[in-house]
Amino acid sequence: MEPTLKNKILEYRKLTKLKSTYVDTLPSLISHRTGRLHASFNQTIAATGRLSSSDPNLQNIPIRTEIGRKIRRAFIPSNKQDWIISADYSQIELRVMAHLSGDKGLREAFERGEDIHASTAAAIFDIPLAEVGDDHRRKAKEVNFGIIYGISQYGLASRLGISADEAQEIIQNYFIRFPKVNDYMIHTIAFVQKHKYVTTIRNRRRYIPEIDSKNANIRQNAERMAINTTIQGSAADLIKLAMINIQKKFDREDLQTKMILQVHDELIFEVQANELERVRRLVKKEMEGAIKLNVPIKVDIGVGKNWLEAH
DNA sequence: AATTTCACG
DNA sequence: ACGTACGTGAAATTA
Repeated sequence: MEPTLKNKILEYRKLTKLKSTYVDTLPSLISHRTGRLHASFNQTIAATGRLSSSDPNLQNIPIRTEIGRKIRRAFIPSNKQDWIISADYSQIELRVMAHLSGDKGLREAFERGEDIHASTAAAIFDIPLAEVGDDHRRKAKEVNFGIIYGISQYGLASRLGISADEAQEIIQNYFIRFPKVNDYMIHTIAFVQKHKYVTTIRNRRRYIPEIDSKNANIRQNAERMAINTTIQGSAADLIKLAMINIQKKFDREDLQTKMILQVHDELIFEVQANELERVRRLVKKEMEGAIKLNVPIKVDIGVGKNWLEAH
């Protein structure tokens, strides 16, 4: 098919975004002193307790398109004998939801090591796991995002391009199959209505006064913020503890490895060849064991000569 | 200075 | 009557 004008405009914007934000800008920000990029990692900006990165933002380096991946490939170690290690938590926010809610079905899916979007599809569409197709899985993935974000029938409907009634039915099916997730959401909303704040797994608080708004939109938005904050904020607690413990070990064991980036559920390291295997094991252990949950935590580790390859 | 758009988790 | 998913930051555009 001939691309439409609209598609051409979107394509143009995609390319100029990558050029202006990354290709034209990042090289000029390389320090004359160190020959490297240095960002700020802000600890008191994100309301959920996540870090944020600025000047430049190194938490939004492209990866989703082929041309974007060429930019990520440019991130390499200072010394070309060295390696990049990337360690990322697998489905951490859904695991946190499984932990906080205690839902049996969700916990068992993780204990069996299942593809969580596929097993969600099997549950909500009431079909055997073996019969889950790409379209079922894609829809279930959107539902799982919705769970983390504090789902609404309208949000899910617009994502899936279906009616609000159809979305409502999918959500109802989800809650029938994962009832304690429903209980958890109801409990969290009751808590925020009473206290005007919610807490994370390590007791960080976010105050949400909008829960008392007489505007229904603002109020429902506050409910979603409350649910999402317990999940996103608890995952932030987990990776921050892991970062502290990992650096302590590096110091104690006199390792030269440098922790260079954090991207919410991922840590990036610059590692000498002779430390590679040791660091791999150490990082995996500290990340998976930072906080004991009642579901397994899985960390995937990759090694490469640049950030893209390390995935 | 505020808004829009789009990059990431 | 409204217009929807959570959390960010940077560049371009609008006003």
